Amino acid sequence: MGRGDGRNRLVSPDDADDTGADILHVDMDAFYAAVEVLDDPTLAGKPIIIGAPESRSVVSSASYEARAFGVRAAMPVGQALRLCPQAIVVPPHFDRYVALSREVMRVFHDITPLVEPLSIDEAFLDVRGVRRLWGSPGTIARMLRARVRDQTGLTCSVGAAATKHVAKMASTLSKPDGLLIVAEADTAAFLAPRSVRALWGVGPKAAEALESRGIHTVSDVLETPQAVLERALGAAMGERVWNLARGRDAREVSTTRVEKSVGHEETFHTDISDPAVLRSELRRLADRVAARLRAASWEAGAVAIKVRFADFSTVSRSRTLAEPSSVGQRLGEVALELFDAIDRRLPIRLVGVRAEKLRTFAESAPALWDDDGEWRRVESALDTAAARFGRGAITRATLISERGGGTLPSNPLLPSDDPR
DNA sequence: TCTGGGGTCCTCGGGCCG
DNA sequence: TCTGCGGCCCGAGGACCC
Repeated sequence: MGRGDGRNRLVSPDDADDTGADILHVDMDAFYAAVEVLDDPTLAGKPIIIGAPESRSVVSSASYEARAFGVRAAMPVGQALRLCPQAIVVPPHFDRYVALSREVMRVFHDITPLVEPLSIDEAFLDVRGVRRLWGSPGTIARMLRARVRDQTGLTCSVGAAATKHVAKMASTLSKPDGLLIVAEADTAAFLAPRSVRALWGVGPKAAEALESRGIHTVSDVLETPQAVLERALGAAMGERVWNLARGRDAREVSTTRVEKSVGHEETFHTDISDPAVLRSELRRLADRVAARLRAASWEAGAVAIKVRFADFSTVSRSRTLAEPSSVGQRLGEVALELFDAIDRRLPIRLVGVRAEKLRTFAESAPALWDDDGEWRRVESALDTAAARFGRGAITRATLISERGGGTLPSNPLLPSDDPR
């Protein structure tokens, strides 16, 4: 979601040069707030803040009317209300946002199959292959904006450029409800005056590190040797910034994304010291994570926990599992072992559980018979299923159900569909 | 003013191994 | 036998994004 408040908006004229600007970045305008206005038109034109009614909640999204008062996403709701006392606080309705997001993504897919969703409200589109069908990138972008508006009632902003990075910068500058096209040949001139903070991946810390060396704009970056950037930001980040400032960004629009972790965390209304309460919370979170793993036919290769203390200091601990698992009890056991090993001198405000090193059962299955370790995994699944259903009742179906779905390889050592 | 919840990626230090 | 070194993996922490 865009960060700006909509002032100093930059948009392209209808006859703008769009040569080589084949990558579109589409970003919905104040998405959550816009959906709320769609569902309750009496909110139109008013400063609204989307945030949970809890005491420790932060702003998820704000209408442009609220942003004009300095309200920003991630700001505590209390602080937002001090800046804008007349703001209307609306609790989030995530199901609605997901439903509208699907509609919007469908519009994108009607235009090109090369859609890379970045989050619930934004996506990259590669329109190189559909120019003969729809026209130039500028024409496509205007059509897309009109279709989104007609089919959902929502507005979006679009950046068109030769690379993902520049397209994203352009959409941000065009917000709200704008279109900014940066022809490939104009990339350097477009980038030069921008603040380093506008570069993707440069947040407050990196910006400070650069600015303390007198590097404030992209054009300053161009005059800085790569080695200096790498000293200031680290090797990977330094190289990336050096390239982005030159308009170099080789990343393609990718339609396949592989999840690497799933987790849940919870901030308590008031800080908690009682170990029994904390342990039961960790177990509950582990169960939720495990349920998601099973729904997706994944297994966790590692479990990580996060603990945030009353003073906001945060520690994390993780452990690689001897055998991948999607069983809540197993994930919970590991989470509690990790938790017990943490020195807890302060009350705790947040705990979280995350499953990492995800793999699908189908992915690990072909390796099942390669060595003894993989064989034990099947034995362990059989034992778990036997404990639950009784040894005589185990079939492939019960085993699959115990593993939370997926498929089982064809192998004589696994049970048949007849009870074993 | 008092900091959510979902993630990804990077760095750094330590241990292990050849 | 001891030591140094590079490569690799793991775990912890932090920055960043939406």
